[in-house]
Order: sequence, then C-alpha cells, then structure tokens
Amino acid sequence: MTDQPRILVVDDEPQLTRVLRTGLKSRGYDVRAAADGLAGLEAFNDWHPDLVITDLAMPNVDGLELCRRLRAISQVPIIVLSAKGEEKTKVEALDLGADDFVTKPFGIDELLARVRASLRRANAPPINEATATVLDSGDFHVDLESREITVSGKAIHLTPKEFDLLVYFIRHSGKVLTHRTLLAALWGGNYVEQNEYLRVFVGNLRKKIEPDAATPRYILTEPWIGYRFDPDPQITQIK
Amino acid sequence: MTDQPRILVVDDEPQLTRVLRTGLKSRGYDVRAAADGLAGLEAFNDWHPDLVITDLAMPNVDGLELCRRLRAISQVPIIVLSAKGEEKTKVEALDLGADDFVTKPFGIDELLARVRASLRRANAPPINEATATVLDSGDFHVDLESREITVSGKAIHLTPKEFDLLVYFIRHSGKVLTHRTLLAALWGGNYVEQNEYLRVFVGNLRKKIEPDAATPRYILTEPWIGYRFDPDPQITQIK
DNA sequence: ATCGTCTTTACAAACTTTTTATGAACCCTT
DNA sequence: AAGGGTTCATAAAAAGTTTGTAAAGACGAT
Repeated sequence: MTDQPRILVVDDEPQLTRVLRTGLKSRGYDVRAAADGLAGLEAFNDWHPDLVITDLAMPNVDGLELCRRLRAISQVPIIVLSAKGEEKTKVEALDLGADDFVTKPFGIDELLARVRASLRRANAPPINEATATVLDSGDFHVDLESREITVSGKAIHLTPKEFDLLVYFIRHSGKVLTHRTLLAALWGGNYVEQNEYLRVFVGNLRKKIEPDAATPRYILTEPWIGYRFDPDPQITQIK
Repeated sequence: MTDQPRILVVDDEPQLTRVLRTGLKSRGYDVRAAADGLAGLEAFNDWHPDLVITDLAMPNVDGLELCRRLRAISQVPIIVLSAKGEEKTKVEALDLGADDFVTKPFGIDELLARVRASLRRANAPPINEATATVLDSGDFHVDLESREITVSGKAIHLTPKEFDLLVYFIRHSGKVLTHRTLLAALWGGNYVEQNEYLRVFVGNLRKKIEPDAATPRYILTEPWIGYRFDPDPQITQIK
C-alpha cells in the first residue's frame, strides 16, 4: 500500500463528519464518509479502508452492530466515538472488538494520535505471533520459553498469573481492554465479574514494572472501562 | 577434526556471552569467548575455531573491523549479532564477508539453527548435536557413552533416571521446563500428571549435585510451572 | 535373600491466589 | 461547585495449591 491510508468515517452528524473529514484529509489521509451503519458497511465492502471511525448512536445499523458485522469479516482497526455517559455501550463496543474509543467532545489532535496508534499497531509486524518465542515491545522484553522478563533492561520476577497478564497486555498494546475481556482471557468466562481480581493483580504488576506505581506509565486505567497498556509512553503521547 | 565443532564468541556483554556459552555448550559445541575484537583475533589465531559469532558494537576492534581482518586470513563462517535498527551496519558486515546475521533479541534456538546452517555450508564436520557424546556445560561434564558425570570436577553417581533427568536439564539449559514436559520426556505421555515423581527425583538429584540442597543453585523451581536448569550460576538470583 | 532403584504416601513449609477492608479517585446529578 | 454512589488502589489476612523431604513399600536383577 503505497497510497495514503484510507479512513472510513461513519457518523450521522453532518457537522462532525465535516470536521473529521477536513481534519483527517489535511493530515494526508484519504477519507470517505457514511451517514449510518448500513451505508458504512457498504462503503467498507466497496472501498476496503485501513481504519474505521464510527459513532455509536446512529440510525439504521448503529455503532455496536457495525462493530459486530465488521469483526465478522475483517480485522480492520475500529475507533469508536461516543458521548459522555455512554460508558456501558462503550464497553460493549470494545468487547465486540473495537480497538479504541474517543469521548465527545474531543480535540482533533487526540483523535489523530489514536488513529496513528491504531494504524501503527495494525501494520506492526504481528510476525509469527503464534510461534514467536520472544516478545519485544518498547521497554519490555519477554522470552516466552525461559519466561524471563526485563523492563528497560532490568530483570523482574513475576508469578504465573502476573506473567500471563503482562503477556496479554503486551500482545494487545495500545488497545483498550475491558475488564470483561481481561477476566475472560486470564481467568475464564466464569470470572468476568470478578473485577477485584484484576485490581489486585494490576496493582501487583504495577509495583513490579512501573518506576512509580502511584503514577503508572505503562498500565493505564480507563475508568469505568478497563485498562490500556502502553509499552513505550514516549511515542504514544497525545498532547 | 574429530572434536566437537569449536565456536568463538566475541561480545562485550557478559550476560549475553554467558547465555551463548551455556546454550552452545549444552548442545555439544566447544565454546570460547572474547570480550572485544582484539581479543577475538588473538583467540582465533590461537585456537582456530570452526565458526565465529560476533557482536557489532564493541570496544577496541568492533565487529565490522573483526570481519574484515578475519576475512583477510580465513574463510571461517561468521555470524553477526546486531541490535535492532543497525540495518546499515548489518549490510556492511555482510558485504565484508559475514555469513549471516541475527537481530537482538533472539531465541537461542534461532541462533542454533543459524549455527548449524553456517557450519553445514562451510562443510565443517557435519556433527549432529543429537549425537554429541560429551556435554560440557558450566560446572557440569557429562559423558553420554560411559554415563559418567562430574560436577565442578567431582565425580558423582546417579541412578539411570536421575542421569536422564540431568541430561535433559542440561540440554535445555535456561528454559523453563514444565512439569508436563519433563514427565512426558522421562516417563512418557501417560505420566504427565505424576508430579510426585518429579518432586522426588528433583529432590534426590539436588542432594547429589547441589552444594546446598536447601538453596538450589542449579535446579531452580518455578512455582506452579516447573523447573529451570542453570548450569553456570554466576550472577546471584534476584529476589 | 539382598541390593539398588523406582513408586507411593504423608505432612510441614513455601508460595500464589482469593478474599476482605479501607480510603482515594472518579462520574453523574443537583 | 457540592454531594452521593461507584469504582479504583492498596495493604493485609485467609484460603488453597504446590513444593520439599523423609520414609515405607514394590519391583527386578544379581
């Protein structure tokens, strides 16, 4: 793909759509817009964008349903736009496989940063993910065979669950991971309500990997939603 | 050359050197290490290794210069280790006659595969690691034919199962070996649940090879997971 | 029958995970 | 801007497994 990255914007507010289109186009992206989920799906099949930005509240097929249908046919990164107070819906969207969310109102710069992050992640070498024996991400180095972990060169010791949690975070760097997702991945589907487990383990993990556990740099809290892992906080800065 | 293939490791990072040495020795290679290019050249003239593994960034004579000087006097296969993002230097090294390169970080298995490939290409003794008759790894010396073992020069007597267990450990130095893996390897697939066997045999083995069985240096426990064998514990464990 | 080895059993010590409790942080409403 | 209700961070206790070790029983070879 030597072309500009293609971004599909799905939103029923013409004003917001216009802002997004001009903002994204001026940064070199190729942008197309659709006014509802149905039109969005058609545009996707037609145009094969590299990233989809969708609002949640929409006529016809809404943002949630759009996520579901897109995930059924594609791994395209999805960024969800949502109004404040739609926490529950946001979580649903993320559980359905959305990559990130931005809460309205937002600055165009914030959205652009998230777009860059998602595109980078999508293009990033998911090389031999299944067979990779070494994970290397930002300040983190993990040898899955020897189960040795270093952060910025310093070796650390993790318990098995802590190890699994960190590996999961690294493998989904940048994505917003909901509590449910994390619990299902690490404890199994019967434990998706045990948020306390997560709190304790995230806390312990932070104590071991964060320079200052009180102001985390790597494992970021998304209140009401879940956590987000940033392996290299200098690059992903938003402001 | 009836001996094991000889490998010269040139690297100024003691930790990496140690990993390479134990990893290669445990597979039946004869290994010598040098801390910089100058020492590497001397060792080469002295010892005539069958293969040279060298880092790029080093004090005194660096990896590039080492390649150049080696090529002036020998066709010995050279494998270059390089950090991420040293693409340009990598190309230079290959132009100078290096045979292969491996990007850090790498798994020991990847390096071993390249070593085998380079030796094969060089028509070096096609000695199969699997048929090596002597293992030399850290403080351990094992003769697979006579089934004799010395630890730090002291001969010890092991029962057959203990012997097989130790050999398995040595051949997989540094890796964490799960209970299942060990049980399957030594007792067969029907015994993968018999963790008690393992406990007893590891305990007995420790009594015979550890200076102090109560605080093991060689056979390390990975709680909930399995065991890890470290043939050459120089750096004291981090807690 | 004896010896050496492997298997089985038992229990305390060590370690991880789960549970509980408390104060701080956060979001929404007024 | 302030208050109520949740959620989050943290420490520490409780519960549950696993591990280390000794020792007894089983098996086979000499």
